[in-house]
Amino acid sequence: MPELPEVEVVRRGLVDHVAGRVVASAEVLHPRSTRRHSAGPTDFSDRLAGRRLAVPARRGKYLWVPLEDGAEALLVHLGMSGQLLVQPPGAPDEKHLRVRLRFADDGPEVRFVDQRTFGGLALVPTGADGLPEPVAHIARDPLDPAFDELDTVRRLRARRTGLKRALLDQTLVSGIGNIYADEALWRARLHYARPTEKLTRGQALTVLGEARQVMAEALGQGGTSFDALYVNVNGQSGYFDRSLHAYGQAGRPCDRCGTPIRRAAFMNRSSFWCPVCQPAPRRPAA
DNA sequence: CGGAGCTCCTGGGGGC
DNA sequence: TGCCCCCAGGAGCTCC
Repeated sequence: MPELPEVEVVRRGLVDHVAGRVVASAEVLHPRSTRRHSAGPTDFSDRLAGRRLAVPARRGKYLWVPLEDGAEALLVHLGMSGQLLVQPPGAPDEKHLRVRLRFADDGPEVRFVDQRTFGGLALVPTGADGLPEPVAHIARDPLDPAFDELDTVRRLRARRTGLKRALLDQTLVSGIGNIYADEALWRARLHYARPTEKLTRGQALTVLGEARQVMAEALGQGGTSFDALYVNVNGQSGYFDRSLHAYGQAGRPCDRCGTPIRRAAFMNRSSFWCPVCQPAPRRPAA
């Protein structure tokens, strides 16, 4: 599940393979993968052909490649299972290859591979701030130098909902998904259903700081694992697995107190927490 | 309008 | 061995 660290690994890996190159053709093999491109897959391909790409950027889990001429960007969201691969022309098609970009220099292709098709590509206008329009409502992420910690604390405490639900809301703070939410909550010793309006400023600051810290650590480890021709987006396990204290650890002893980690259904997914270190609130929020 | 629930999708894995 | 069902979850959408 690609969250901020995995998307940033992809962005960094992509820089040398896209910046300055001219797209020869964009082949859409599955229409669902361009469903966010409202004018349709043909329009997507037509308008991308011949355009020169610039340096990829990111906010939260959104990644985009600005086009060098005009205020547009190739927007990418990896969803659950999306990958961007750099492959030599002629390499066999991947089973779940959805979009292929060929380049005018006849060099390596960039391929969008996505088993579950929750992710996708679109060619979209960018605003005066350089943000693609569909990203305008996404909050800054904790690794953004301009991330406003105190303002996020204020807005978090103004919510009337459960803490984890708020952490997963990309309009409040972006980049955090199910895995890093559970890890940040474990580190902060806070239960996922803590009502946001009852958090102290210190608790809010702590959980946001832990989210930033755990994602920075994961990024540090992820950055070592891809090679030049393979931009790895295999978010669902891999290198950071060994460092997880809560996510996916149901039944295993808590690394702090030894109490078995518990799992509960939450928001159509799972939450993992230590029932001793992260006691449930008397009045849980949703 | 904020908050909560629904829905899209495919393959791996467990149970029988 | 095969079939059925559950599970993984990001985020736009709809409804209250």
